Amino acid sequence: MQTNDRSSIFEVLRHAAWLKGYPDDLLHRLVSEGRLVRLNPGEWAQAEGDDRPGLSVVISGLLHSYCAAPGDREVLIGFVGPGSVIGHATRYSGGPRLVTAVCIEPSTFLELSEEALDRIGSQAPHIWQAMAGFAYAHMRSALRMAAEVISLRPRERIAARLLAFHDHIQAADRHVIKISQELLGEMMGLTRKTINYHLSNFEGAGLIRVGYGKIELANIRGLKMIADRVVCV
Amino acid sequence: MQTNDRSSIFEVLRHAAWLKGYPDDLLHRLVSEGRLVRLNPGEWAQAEGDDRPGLSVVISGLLHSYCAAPGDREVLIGFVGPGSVIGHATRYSGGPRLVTAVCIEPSTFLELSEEALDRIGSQAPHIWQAMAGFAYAHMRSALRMAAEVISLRPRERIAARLLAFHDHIQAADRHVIKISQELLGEMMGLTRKTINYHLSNFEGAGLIRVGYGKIELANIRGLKMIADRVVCV
DNA sequence: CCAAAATTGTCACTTACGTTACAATTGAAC
DNA sequence: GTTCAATTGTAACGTAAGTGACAATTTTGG
Repeated sequence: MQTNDRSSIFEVLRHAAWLKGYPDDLLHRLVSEGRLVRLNPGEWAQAEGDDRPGLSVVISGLLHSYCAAPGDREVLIGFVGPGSVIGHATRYSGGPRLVTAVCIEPSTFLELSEEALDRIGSQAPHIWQAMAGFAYAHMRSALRMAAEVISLRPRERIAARLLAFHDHIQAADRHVIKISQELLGEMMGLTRKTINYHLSNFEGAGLIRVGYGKIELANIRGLKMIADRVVCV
Repeated sequence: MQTNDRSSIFEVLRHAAWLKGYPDDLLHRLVSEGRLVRLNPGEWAQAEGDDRPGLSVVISGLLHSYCAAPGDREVLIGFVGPGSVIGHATRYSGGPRLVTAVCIEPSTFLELSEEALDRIGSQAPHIWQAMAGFAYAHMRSALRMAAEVISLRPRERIAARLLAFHDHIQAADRHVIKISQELLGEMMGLTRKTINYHLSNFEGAGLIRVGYGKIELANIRGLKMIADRVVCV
């Protein structure tokens, strides 16, 4: 299973958006310098004061990522799946821990210590370029989220976030979003009641179908129109 | 004035947080590969479809940065001053323009085209590391903003944002924030009325002093307590 | 010094979201 | 199959923020 692991790790890196276009050489170095780690549901991939300050690439599984807000609050920011990067070289953090990630499913990670990154960087400086790339990608989604919450009212916000999930999902059935209304509310700073009200509203308009722990998008364009406030119902 | 310009550019880079700790050699390359550009108030540092896809380092002046939200809305995200980076290599953008920056004061920039960055990178690969660094910094502030807006109610949010400004300002009088209540509201998704109400409230409690187009922070710890919701008034 | 513009202070009214609580479904474990 | 936990559906009520409008104040420019 050892070799199988190696090649499957390589395949995950190969399809990761932030490594697209970089030479195989870089990916091989990542695989050989990295350390494979397994975590079970409930475990933290990045605890505060963790002594594993490098990067972790998710190989398999699913995590929830939380961001610290003033007053010891934790805000659910999003989901982290295979190919995504969590953690950050401490040299960049410049302050207290930024996000924490909690395993939802049994997951495996490729851990890259700061030393490993330095070793890779001395041979293949592309690595820094790739890291700047995923930092940009993370910044994009964070900015998008902030802009949505600031400028959109709850109704438009819900539609926009559903579409953001839809854009993000790479799975076969992109139109089904598996999330409870409770979690959805937590992610956008709304109560379940408000989420439920608007979702029922959308369902009545034939835009979505609400299931048990899932939401099926039925009319993407209609949702876009809601999010863009083209229709003022 | 040519040489004076060069040395003053160097000084700005020297004090930029994202270049701290990198060798002078890198800074000199940035100065020599960059092109100095001047813009007047009202001009856009990054227009849509702009054919200057590299990076720009603000040397002097002040800009407002806006982020695009669904429905052709633009959200005021923050202020950009000397040392900050705007723009981003298009190879990282991966989609439509992320932010636009508008000059508020007459400003000068050091423009670095993608080709210039590649040239610098081939000699001094540190540049990519530095770029990853400021991408992280931007990601930090974007995440902080998103987390604030999602989890904090307006009262706490205003306090938190005032403190964020305070943390960000490097100027001599850090306790005076120059911004109108109108703009403040635009930045946090609240109306001027709501801002005004809470600011008056804070002033009554002796936490701040409200002036014409400015806010003076009088009690940082008190504001922190509000933001952390330690006090439930 | 005066006029125009920008900013702040304040009003009554409306709306939409939050709170709290409980019932009705659905899914999963045993 | 049966039980239990998780999730969704729904209600009445209070409240905080939005809307629109106008007066008072400070700054700016001639």
